[in-house]
Amino acid sequence: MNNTSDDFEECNNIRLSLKDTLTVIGGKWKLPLITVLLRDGKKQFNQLSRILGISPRILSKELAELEINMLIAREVKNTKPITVEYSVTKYCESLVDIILVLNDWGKKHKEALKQGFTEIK
Amino acid sequence: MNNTSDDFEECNNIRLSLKDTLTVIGGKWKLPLITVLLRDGKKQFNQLSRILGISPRILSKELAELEINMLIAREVKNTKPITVEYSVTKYCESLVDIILVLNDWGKKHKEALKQGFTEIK
DNA sequence: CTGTATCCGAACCGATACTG
DNA sequence: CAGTATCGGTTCGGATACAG
Repeated sequence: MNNTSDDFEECNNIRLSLKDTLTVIGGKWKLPLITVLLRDGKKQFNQLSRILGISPRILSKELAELEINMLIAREVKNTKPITVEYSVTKYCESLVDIILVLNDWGKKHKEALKQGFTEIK
Repeated sequence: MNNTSDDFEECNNIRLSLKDTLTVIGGKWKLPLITVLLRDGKKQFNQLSRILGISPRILSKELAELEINMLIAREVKNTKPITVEYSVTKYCESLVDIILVLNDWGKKHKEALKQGFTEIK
């Protein structure tokens, strides 16, 4: 068997999967959008725009990408004028682990940095 | 108690921590660098450049940022000419969970997308 | 209200030559 | 070998006006 080659393959697969995940949830607004919708439920386009302070052009693009990845659902309501409600999908809950782990690491890292700096003194 | 305000605060904290984490491990090269060093151990500057196909300017910048965040260690060897060895720190192992979770989600998501598309048919 | 079109600046990343 | 300097291209995100 050629373990060297297998390892090379496996390593590339990991890199590819990591990259895939980051293109889905990375960038400036994807996770903020998801967390808001996870916590507060359905929101309209302009509500999201105001809550996050995100301009309509970007918001539209981000929502479209999240919808393609089945993470949020878009529902047009028969109001006057027409409104649209966005919400997380059931599938989106598969991201909760990721969000918790990233959030946790971020908080601990801030402490770790402080520790690191005081140790230097 | 003002739960609305507390929730608002808490939500902002989460967004901040998520952002912090992504600025540390996000971007095109941070995780690839870490995974290579995690798997294969110490590597020299030019080795990393060749393995990942990353240009020296970017590599230098990424390594510096990872070092600031205590994720990799830089060791200058007394060789002729001088060489430098990069390796992951003990602290870097705190990222293993994140890497596994992101990798896992990426793989499953690829399957989920296929499923989603066939269901539409 | 929900987006789209246009324009713009900033950030990110790459190639290459070069220095110590 | 390890990195820096310079330049240039591409992507990203923001402001604003406007259309449906």
